[in-house]
Amino acid sequence: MPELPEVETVRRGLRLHVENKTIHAIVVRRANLRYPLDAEQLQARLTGQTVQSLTRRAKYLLFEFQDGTLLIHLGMTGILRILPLETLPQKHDHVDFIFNDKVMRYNDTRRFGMILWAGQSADHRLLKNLGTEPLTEDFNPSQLAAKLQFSRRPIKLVLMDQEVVVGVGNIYANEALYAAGIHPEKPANTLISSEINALVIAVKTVLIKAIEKGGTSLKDFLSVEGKPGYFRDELKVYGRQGKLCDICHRPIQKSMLGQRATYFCTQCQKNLLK
DNA sequence: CTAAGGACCTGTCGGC
DNA sequence: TGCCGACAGGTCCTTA
Repeated sequence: MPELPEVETVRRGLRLHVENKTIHAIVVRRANLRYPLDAEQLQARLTGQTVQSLTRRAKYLLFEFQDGTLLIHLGMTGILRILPLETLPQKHDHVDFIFNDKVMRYNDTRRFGMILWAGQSADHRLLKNLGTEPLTEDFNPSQLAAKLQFSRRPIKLVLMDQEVVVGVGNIYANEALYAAGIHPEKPANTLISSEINALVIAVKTVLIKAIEKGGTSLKDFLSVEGKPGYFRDELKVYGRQGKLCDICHRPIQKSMLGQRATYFCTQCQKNLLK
């Protein structure tokens, strides 16, 4: 599910409900997420502790406490919602963080998500190798060019590599490459400077627009309030094989690249120089 | 070192 | 209607 726009949507929705609020209890109904949860450790660490801030790094949510940081990654199907205390748990509701008058409930059908205590370390092993945040000044043509020049991998795979630039997953990689007019299979080190410029702008633009729409809901994703994201209506290529390109009116193609569905327009993204 | 593929898990959909 | 394989927003780990 969640790429940067969805995680950011969740963060914005949660902030008012959790910042400066104290955790009274934690209930773990199912511990085997991506990494097994240590319920007793979580309870010991967090009961009575106050969330000082909720930030985001890449696709991780960082709940900052006095003694350290709780990381939550939503994997493919993770959902965090704020609910009245008396709400009965439903299928795949694995963990409750109980606040004074609300519960923050973690639901995850496929259990690829992570909930883990990261201690003090900003250089936790899962965070320390992450690449550039795309919505900062640090993500710019010269730094991207430096990362592309030694890789012959298809540009789409490099764009989805969280050690290069973070937050871009399969939906937004497809959309950004379409917006930039670059073929997904073009080797990274063959992009010319005008293409790199266009790609940087496309990534930023697509992500910002998606955040404005509350992310993209294909099937599972819901905001904290339980609402879907409406960027789905804005998708130009993702999931649109056979439909006509907005620009040239030729059919959108679908292929597999690195085991992931890849959508593109052969006319508008034809600069495939191998 | 880089790159490719499998693994993790559940649900849904299309084809036969 | 039922069964079976393919596929789904991610990322870690193993293998080449």
